[in-house]
Amino acid sequence: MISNRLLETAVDHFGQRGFEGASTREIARESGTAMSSITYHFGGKEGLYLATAEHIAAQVRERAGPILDQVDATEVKDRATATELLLTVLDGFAGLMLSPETERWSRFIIREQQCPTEAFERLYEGVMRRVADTLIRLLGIARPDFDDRQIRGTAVGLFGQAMVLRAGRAAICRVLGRKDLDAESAQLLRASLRANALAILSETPR
Amino acid sequence: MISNRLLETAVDHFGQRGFEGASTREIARESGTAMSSITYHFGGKEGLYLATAEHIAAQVRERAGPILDQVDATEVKDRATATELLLTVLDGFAGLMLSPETERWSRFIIREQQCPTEAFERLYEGVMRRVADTLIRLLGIARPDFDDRQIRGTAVGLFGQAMVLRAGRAAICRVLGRKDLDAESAQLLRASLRANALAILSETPR
DNA sequence: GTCTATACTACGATAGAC
DNA sequence: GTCTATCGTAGTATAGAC
Repeated sequence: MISNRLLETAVDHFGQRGFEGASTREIARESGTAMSSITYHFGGKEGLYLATAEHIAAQVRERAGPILDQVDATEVKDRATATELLLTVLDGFAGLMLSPETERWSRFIIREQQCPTEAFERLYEGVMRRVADTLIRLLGIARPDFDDRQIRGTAVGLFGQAMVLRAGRAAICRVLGRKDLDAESAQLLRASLRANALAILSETPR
Repeated sequence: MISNRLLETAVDHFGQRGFEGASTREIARESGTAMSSITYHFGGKEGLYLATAEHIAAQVRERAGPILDQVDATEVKDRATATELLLTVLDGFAGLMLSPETERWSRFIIREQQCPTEAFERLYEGVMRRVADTLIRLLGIARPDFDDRQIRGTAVGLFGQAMVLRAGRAAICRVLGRKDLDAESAQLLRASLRANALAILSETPR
């Protein structure tokens, strides 16, 4: 399917060079087709861009869905269960941030976070909202002493610790003294995230 | 000074549209000069890009310097002092991430983290390395039970909680149900970050 | 130092053959 | 559906006037 090849190539080009920097000619050439195919399939450059956002959302959904389904299927009544599930979700998210295939997606997503367009809407509604809702629901049970605002503020911090694994990747490599994140570094970062999250979640209400 | 106006305009254009997406013509026009001024002052588009990175590093250094100087001037011997200083540095960093003026810089920096070029080198050596070193030094005192790797892994998490305030801004606004981060939201996020960090730092060694 | 003028390349959109 | 050809616009670099 040529339209799928175009989308895959577009993920890389838009992610690395941005909307204005990417060239439809180049995307088409690298996909082994003519530029006018983009017009035919997506109506133009902007249509391809929006379709790329939805393509990414669908792939992230596919990867994150099972674990979220598992959480939704579990009846969570006590702090311990909520904490354990929350750690699982966070670790799954960290694993996603550390897996090589998400590098291409995250470049696109992080770009959209800085200068949101209609594409961010598709990303958020397509997958991010569900992740956020799950985090917030579990956090409300794990920290019954928090009001809704505190829950959301804390969720941002937990989320940030996983997101930085992609958003701050270049700096992390420097700090760890590695050229890339090898398996040992990945394990260290996941363990640290788990320990940090556990400390945050199990803090005794004052 | 026309070269300074060019740099200021370049921060916005490169940050919002990326290296390839930005136009030297437009940058020059918005700076009130001719495009060939860029050639004269910076040798071309790429020279302007690298100079922009150094310009940003210098401005961040100016903002973060005083607080780092204060830490370096303090003799830190016990966990309590290290913890308090660490919380101060983190809150200062969060304040920076929340202040409007850093929006322009952070777009550029986050872009460089995704696809690092020579410009990232200038950013890291220009300001990031010193922040990281300070965080790691304090963390080593606040958590004497950690080895060097654990310190660095934990520092990434602490850093991430502040960085997400910029890198994940669009998503945070959704989660908090705001169009922008108002003063009340900013205060909430800083308080949550402080509470999270405190939980992480004061965890009893097992 | 800053400008105008120009050379050359690449862009996105579109029309029309097949 | 996919291609080629072409149009108008905009990109960077550079030479040379002032």
